[in-house]
Amino acid sequence: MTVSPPPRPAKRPTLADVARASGVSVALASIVMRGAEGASETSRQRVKAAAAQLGYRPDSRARSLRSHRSRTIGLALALGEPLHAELADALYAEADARGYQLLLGATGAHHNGQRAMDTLVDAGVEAIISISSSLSSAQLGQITTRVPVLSLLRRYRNHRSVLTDEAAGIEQLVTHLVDGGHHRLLHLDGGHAVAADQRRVAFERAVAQAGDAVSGLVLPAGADESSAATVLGTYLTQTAAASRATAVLAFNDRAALGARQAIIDSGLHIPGDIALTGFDDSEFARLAHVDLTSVRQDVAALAASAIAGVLATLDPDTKDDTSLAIFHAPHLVVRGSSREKKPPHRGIDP
Amino acid sequence: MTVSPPPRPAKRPTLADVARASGVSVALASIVMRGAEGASETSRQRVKAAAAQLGYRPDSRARSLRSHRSRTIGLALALGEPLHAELADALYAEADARGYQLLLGATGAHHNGQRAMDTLVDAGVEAIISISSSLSSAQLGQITTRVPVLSLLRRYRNHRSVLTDEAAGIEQLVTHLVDGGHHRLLHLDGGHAVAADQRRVAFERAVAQAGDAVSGLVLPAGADESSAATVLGTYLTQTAAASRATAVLAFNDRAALGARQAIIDSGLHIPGDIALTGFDDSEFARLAHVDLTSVRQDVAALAASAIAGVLATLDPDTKDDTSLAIFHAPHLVVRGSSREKKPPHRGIDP
DNA sequence: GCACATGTCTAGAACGTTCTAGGAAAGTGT
DNA sequence: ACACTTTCCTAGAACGTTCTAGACATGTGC
Repeated sequence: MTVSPPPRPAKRPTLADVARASGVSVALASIVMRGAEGASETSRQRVKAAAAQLGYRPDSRARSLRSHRSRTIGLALALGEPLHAELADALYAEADARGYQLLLGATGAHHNGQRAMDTLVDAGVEAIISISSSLSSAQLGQITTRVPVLSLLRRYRNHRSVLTDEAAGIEQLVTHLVDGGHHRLLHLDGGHAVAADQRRVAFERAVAQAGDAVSGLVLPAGADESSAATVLGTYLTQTAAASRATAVLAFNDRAALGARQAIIDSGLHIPGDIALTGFDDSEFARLAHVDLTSVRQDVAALAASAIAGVLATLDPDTKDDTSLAIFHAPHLVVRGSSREKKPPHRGIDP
Repeated sequence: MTVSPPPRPAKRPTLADVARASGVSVALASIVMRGAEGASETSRQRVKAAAAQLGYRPDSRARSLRSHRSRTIGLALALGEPLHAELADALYAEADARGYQLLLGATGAHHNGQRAMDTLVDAGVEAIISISSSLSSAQLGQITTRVPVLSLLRRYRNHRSVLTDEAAGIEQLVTHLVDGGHHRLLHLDGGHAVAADQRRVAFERAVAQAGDAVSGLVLPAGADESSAATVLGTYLTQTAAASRATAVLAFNDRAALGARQAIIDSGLHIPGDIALTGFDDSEFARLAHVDLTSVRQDVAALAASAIAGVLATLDPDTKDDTSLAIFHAPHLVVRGSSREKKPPHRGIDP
């Protein structure tokens, strides 16, 4: 069997080609292609037909060079974070609906956030949405002189931010657990992770508000499986069963997975001996075998707000929405890992 | 405390500004900025100083519009895939070392691969690397008429591909398990995932080559946690202990995680009752509590080959490397989930 | 019939860069 | 002094698009 070599990239058709093919001026072809008004229906059809026939695609470099409008938004995120992936998906949908394209830049071990942003700016994005940015406020300010930036999931005092109301999520968890008869709660802290401080503080406040009968303990851990497993494992072996916490609130789902392992390894049962909750409602929290109670961030709403917020700064027409921070309430997703002991059979996810 | 409003993006300095500030022509400033020859050392210094002072950054849209060189490579990948994240990281490092930038496009539920590619092409990338592309050969051919495309992890007959030798990995796994005394092997198939067919076929061949004493069973599952958990769970409850497989080869690490859950929930122990292996050696495979034997794809080598391959098609200077497919050998990483039963204590990772 | 608005179209400048072609100045060999 | 090369520099076109300004019909009110 013969294998044909990869074809050589051919010259891409230009607006001039389309204009020539349809017998109109370049300017008119331009009007038609960007759907502006000022062209008759008949020429509109002819130009579009010619464009389709030639396989014409407008060159966004030239377009944005001239018009300062690329209809492209940059998205800076961390690869490998499930929540970021979910958000990106929702952002794509939202941007799409408004006729915008998304261009991604990743932050990671071999490429810091600054570089990612620069690449996006160079590529001509009109604005940038940065998820859980790792940049300092000063760095972000630097970039803002080039292009508007909106921070998603992380709050910056001087920049537009779209956020989840972490405290509300924690409160819902605590209420749910206390209602379920738990009086000794344990929070595995997220360490240096972005929302860790807020969740810890919210936990402490929620416990205080739950009354004297309820006590709360915070153990410093981290945002991933291993530290949570280690910390909780140590706690469980060193604490007498009588004074042990009956419910564990892990910083997020990944930490909860580690905690789950530690609990099982200690010979304890979930939720019979200890209830367990996570945060983020990742894909694996929903697995039948993990069945983890978690807090679902409102991904669709966050994405919609982010896109809307960015477009508002771009479009001077829109009412001047000066809101710097927009919070979205998350909602509790109760699953088997925290159900009350009374009903013996497993429930069904809503 | 007063909060300053986000600063308005200012006009970005242009090459003309730099030229004016340093008292030379735009053309000369251009020569200096791109490091071309034909400028004296003194003017080189003056221009560079002025550029630095103004905070000038070349506009890559204009640059690539004129020169057809953006020094940018597009990368199409699936978000949320740990291996893709690892590869992206390595690709960033590699591209960086050669003075290229990376621009990402994601494929996902709300945005197909075609759109992602189009966005990248519109943005002016010189070439595209597509990881585990979901595109048909015809679609890829279509894009290749615009810009060279290299497929990473998935093979296309008519296009440059950089691949892992899947069969070699599976063979290593089977050999390792058979050496460990396992005679009944079970492979959880990856369903429609990209490399699923190759891994299944390689499994069947390796089992056949292992002799009559060794038998292999293939169960259709999928590339993620849930299907693997369900399929294996059903198998374990329906199969008598005596005839049960003693080792499970999951399609990849994610599937292995699901399989692991099913095994534990069935009251069985790893590796005592059943050995378990994954594929990809993701971050979580290395976690102390998961401790999963896996096959590590040579991420660094794959990334280096991909970048080199792409640049070779771009640069006519390079020797005409007509190799359409480059394979890299993966290597086995043995961990606790498949260790022989004899030594009771846990080993240490190499 | 005039003035004016409206609808459709086009020429040519502009965006910020690179490239081509060539000019000016200085050195080199005879 | 001449022809020639080399080094450094610059004007102006070009890339593919959008934008501005205006041309040319055609209609509309009076």
